[in-house]
Amino acid sequence: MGKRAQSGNGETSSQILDIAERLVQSRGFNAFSYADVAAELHVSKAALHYHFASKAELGEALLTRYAARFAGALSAIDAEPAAAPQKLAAYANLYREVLENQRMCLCGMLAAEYQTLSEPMRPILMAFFSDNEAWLGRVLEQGREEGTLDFAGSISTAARLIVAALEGAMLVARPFGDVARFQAAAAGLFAGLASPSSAGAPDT
Amino acid sequence: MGKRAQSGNGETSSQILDIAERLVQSRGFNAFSYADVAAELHVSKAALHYHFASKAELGEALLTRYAARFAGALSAIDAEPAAAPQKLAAYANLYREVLENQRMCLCGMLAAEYQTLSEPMRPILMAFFSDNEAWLGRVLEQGREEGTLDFAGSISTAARLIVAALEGAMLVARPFGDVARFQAAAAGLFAGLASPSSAGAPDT
DNA sequence: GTCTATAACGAGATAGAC
DNA sequence: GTCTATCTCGTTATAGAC
Repeated sequence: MGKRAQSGNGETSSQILDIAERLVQSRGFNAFSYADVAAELHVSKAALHYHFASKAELGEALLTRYAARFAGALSAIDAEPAAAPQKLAAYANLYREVLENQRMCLCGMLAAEYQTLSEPMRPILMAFFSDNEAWLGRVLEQGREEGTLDFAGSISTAARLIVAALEGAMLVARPFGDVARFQAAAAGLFAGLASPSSAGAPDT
Repeated sequence: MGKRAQSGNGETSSQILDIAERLVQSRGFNAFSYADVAAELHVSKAALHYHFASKAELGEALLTRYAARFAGALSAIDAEPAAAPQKLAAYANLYREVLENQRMCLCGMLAAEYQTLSEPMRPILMAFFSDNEAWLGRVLEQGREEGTLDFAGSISTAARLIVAALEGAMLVARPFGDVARFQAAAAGLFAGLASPSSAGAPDT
C-alpha cells in the first residue's frame, strides 16, 4: 500500500477528530474553529486543512466516526444475551457516560444546528437517529415477547420516545451540570415502559 | 414620562427581538449576526446597537421575553379548569406550535449552546426549565389526586421526564422536518403517565 | 433614532517553502 | 505533513454626523 494522502486516516487525523469532537460536543459546531484545534494539538491551521480540507469535511468525518462508534456500542450490547430492560439500561448508560464527560451527544448538538449544516452532513445525522430507533425497536419487540416490557402504542412510537427523552434529558441536564437530572428523566422513562410484574427496574 | 432611551422598549426593539428570536430558534445563537437582523429589518447594524448595545444584551432580552411569554401561556392553561391530562396536552401543544413554525424551543437551542452563553444569560435559561418543571409538578399532583394520572416515582422525576421528552422530541423531529415524529414521542410519553382507567388519552 | 464609515479582530481557506 | 505568510470575508462594536 502506497501513501494515501488525503483526508481522515492516520494518527494525526484521529487526534484532530478527538479534539474537534470534544469541542463540538461542548460548544457546538458553529462555536469552534480550526484555530482552537490547532492550538490544542500544537500544530498550525494549515496542517489541519491538509487532513480535512474544509470544516464541512471535518464535520462529515466527525459524524461518520461517531455513528460508527455508537453502532459498535449497540452491537456490544447485543453480543451477550440480556433481557430487554437490561439492554435499555445499557443504552441509557451510553448517554449518561457522554454527559458525565460534560458533553452533549454529538448528534443531538448537531441536530440543534441542523439548519446550518452542510448538505452532506444532513443525511448522516438523520441516519444516526433512524438507526438508533431501529435498534430500540428490536429491543422493545424482544421485551414485549419476553413480557418484560409493557407499553401502549406502537413499537416505533416508543422507540422515538426513548431517543427523544434521552437526548432531551442530556440537553436540559447540562446547563445545571447535574447528571442526576438526566437520571431522573431516564428513570421516569423506563418506569413508564416496564411491565407491572417487574416492579423494580434494573439500574446502571 | 420622558424619553427612556436605552435598551429593549419600543416598537423597533420588539421588531428586532422578533427577528432575532426566529433566527436563534432556527439557526442558533452563534449562527446569526447583527447583519442578518439589520438586513431583514432594513436598518443599519448601528441602529441595532442603539437598542441592544451588545449581542449578549440582546440574548438576555430574548431569554427574558421568551420566558415571560411562556409563563403567560402556562397561566392561560391554568385559567380555566381542566383535568390534568388535558393540561398536559395543552402544554405539549405549546411545543408543537413552535415546531410547526420550523423552530426549536428558544431555551432548548440555548441549552445546547450553554457553554458559549454570557454569564447573565445562564441563570435566566436555567430558571426557564425550573419554572416549567414546577408548573408540571403542580399538574402532576393534581392528576394524582384526581386519579387521572398514574405513574411510578416522584412528581419531580415525572416533571423532568416531560420536559426532557418534549425538548428532545423537538430536537430530533426538526432534522426530519416531521411534526409526526414529535407527536409520536408525545403520545408515547403521555401513554406512560395515564391512569389505566382513562384508556384513550386526550388529543390535540 | 438612524445613518455612514471604520476599527479591530477572528474566521475559513490557500500558496508555496521546507 | 507541516510550516509561515497571506488573503478575503464576516463579525461585533464604536465614532461621529444628521
